[in-house]
Amino acid sequence: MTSLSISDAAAQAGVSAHTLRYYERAGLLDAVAREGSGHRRFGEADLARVEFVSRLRATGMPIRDVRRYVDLVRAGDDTEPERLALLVEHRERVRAHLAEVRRSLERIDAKIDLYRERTRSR
Amino acid sequence: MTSLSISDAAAQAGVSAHTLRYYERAGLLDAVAREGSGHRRFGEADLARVEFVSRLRATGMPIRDVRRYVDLVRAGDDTEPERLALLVEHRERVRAHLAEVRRSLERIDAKIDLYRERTRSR
DNA sequence: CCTTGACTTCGAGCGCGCTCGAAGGCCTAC
DNA sequence: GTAGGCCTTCGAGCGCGCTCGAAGTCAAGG
Repeated sequence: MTSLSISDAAAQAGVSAHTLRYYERAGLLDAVAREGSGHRRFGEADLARVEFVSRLRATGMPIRDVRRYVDLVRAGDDTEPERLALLVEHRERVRAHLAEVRRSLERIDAKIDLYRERTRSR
Repeated sequence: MTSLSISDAAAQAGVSAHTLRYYERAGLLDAVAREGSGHRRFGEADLARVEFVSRLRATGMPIRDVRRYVDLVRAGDDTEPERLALLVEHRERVRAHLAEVRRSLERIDAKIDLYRERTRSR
């Protein structure tokens, strides 16, 4: 069984140690185990959670919704349908957002093309 | 020559009138023409600017970078290469961000599949 | 004339998600 | 034994991008 210090866990997850402590305080992580010194040891389950929370955050899920999700996880197996619904809903929002960004990017592409043409003809 | 009130311009651009005033204050729009009453009239050039600024914002460009862009526009035609560079750079960042969101979404998809399977087998 | 409502300016306030700093504990190496 | 380094808690602070509210002006309709 492996476990990591907060700074190693942070490095692995690509977030800061400050952020990990914040996530724990905010209820996005279960209470992390401690050494005698009080230092956190991130076990595999903690790291998996941190990883998934990071994916939710990277796709723009607000902290409060992430908390709702992990509260469901803690509440036991029969909340799986609810978790599923929550994730599916989130996925739809993300897809819609991606589509909007792509559309906006097309307008920017067009402007880039315009500048390229004008630069070339001078 | 058409022109719109602030509320009509806001509706058309999909932002609030508050936001349009904020954008003008922040230097993202050129000073908008006024009626005798002091009310803004958004002309076609204003609307085109609002539209483009909205696309930059929708793709996550920070206000301060949008301002740098419009400052270049105001500075005249010979800043076009610089504007081009700015937009190209932004486009790369957006593409990288889109790629990361897609990767994160795949992890979420996997979790969704997992829940679906488990739901089915019960 | 009076109300209604859309507008004006200005500065303050807010929600989010960290981010930081102070003050202190503990371990290791020299 | 002391210096260095990594950790702890706690609460405050920050950067961003709006968002709002107060107080006032103006034009149109009844």
